Amino acid sequence: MTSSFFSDLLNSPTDQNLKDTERSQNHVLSDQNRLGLPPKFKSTPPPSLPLSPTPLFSPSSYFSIPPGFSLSELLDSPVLLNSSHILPSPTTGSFANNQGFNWKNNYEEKQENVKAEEETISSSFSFQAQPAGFQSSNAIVQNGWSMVKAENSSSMQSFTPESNSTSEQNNYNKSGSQSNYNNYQSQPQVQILSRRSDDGYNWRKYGQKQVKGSENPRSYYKCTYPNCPTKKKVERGLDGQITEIVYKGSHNHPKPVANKRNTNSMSSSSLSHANPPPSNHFGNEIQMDLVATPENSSISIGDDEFEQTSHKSGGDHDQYCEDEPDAKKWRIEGENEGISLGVGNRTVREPRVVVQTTSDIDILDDGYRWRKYGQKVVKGNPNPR
DNA sequence: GGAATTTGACCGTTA
DNA sequence: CTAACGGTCAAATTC
Repeated sequence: MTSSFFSDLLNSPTDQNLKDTERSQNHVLSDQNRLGLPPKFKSTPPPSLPLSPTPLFSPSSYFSIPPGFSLSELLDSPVLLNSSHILPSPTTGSFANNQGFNWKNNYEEKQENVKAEEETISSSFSFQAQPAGFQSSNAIVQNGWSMVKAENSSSMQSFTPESNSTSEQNNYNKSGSQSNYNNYQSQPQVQILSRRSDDGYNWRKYGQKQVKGSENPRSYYKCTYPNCPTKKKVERGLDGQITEIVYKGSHNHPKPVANKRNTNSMSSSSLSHANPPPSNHFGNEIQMDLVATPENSSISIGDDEFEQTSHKSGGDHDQYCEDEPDAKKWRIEGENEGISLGVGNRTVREPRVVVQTTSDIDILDDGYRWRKYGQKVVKGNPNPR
């Protein structure tokens, strides 16, 4: 299901023009997602809503997925932990410590890897997921940008860079939460790679800027492949750790050859069960952006994982895309929002997934149908509500 | 010397 | 209408 729904996203028009790309859908952010709805609310999505013209596809299918990033993976992300197990605090957005992992410990371990990670943010995080949980993760799809915020997470740390399954296991084991670990294993895992060497693509930095609301400088990168419209924004903390990555557009080319590619984690094996091998990732101009804020986490947005999503009903998708306000909106939902308890704050950040759409009626991942009746910027929260 | 990065200016959007 | 903000450009600098 998830894969199909993402595939829809992939069908967006492939316009080489970035402007157009940026104009892609304007997604309405679902607060529930970020704040963490009551388990009950999310945990029991309707089996399938007949509401959508294309029942098989969730409206969310309108969301685009970042290059190389599989939506299904996203949905499966660990951040989407089963609410029954982990519930983010509605107020703080952070998870209770008693969750499955020992976040703090993981984080500390992670710190050791920070340096290396800086250049090879190959760290990978994998999350387990449940569709309904999508909202609670750090992944955000907005304005044609999809952002997966894997904020540092401590939550992500268990996934050490370069790491992989083994390290993940180790981390979990250390956390001492066996039960959680078991849960983790039982869930589909997703890894996301980010950054040049990590995601397998080559990037050229074309700008850096200090943005308001974040003490971290934001760097702008373009894919160096000729005519590839893909861009990404990276925010780094003072210590050099990446706090957030946002992808824009999709690669219209195959991933550069592997030698550079993140050999670690994202290996197909890890994703394999969650996502069938994609056949053709590029080619679809993907309107999605993915943001990841992993510290150690790796965000891999490789096309590989991502492609299969393309089968779908293009028409509807386009429809929504049209609404999209002009781009220049890498702006993702709040940088500081919720999850991140503070820059540099290594405390727990909850992964989250936020989806924004411009349509009046949205059917989000949770399977429910939502009608937007207003939008407002709330003081103290950079993100529109 | 070429490629990549840095950095201030410019421009479009938004409030 | 204007100022603020964020994204991009491109010259200068560094590697």
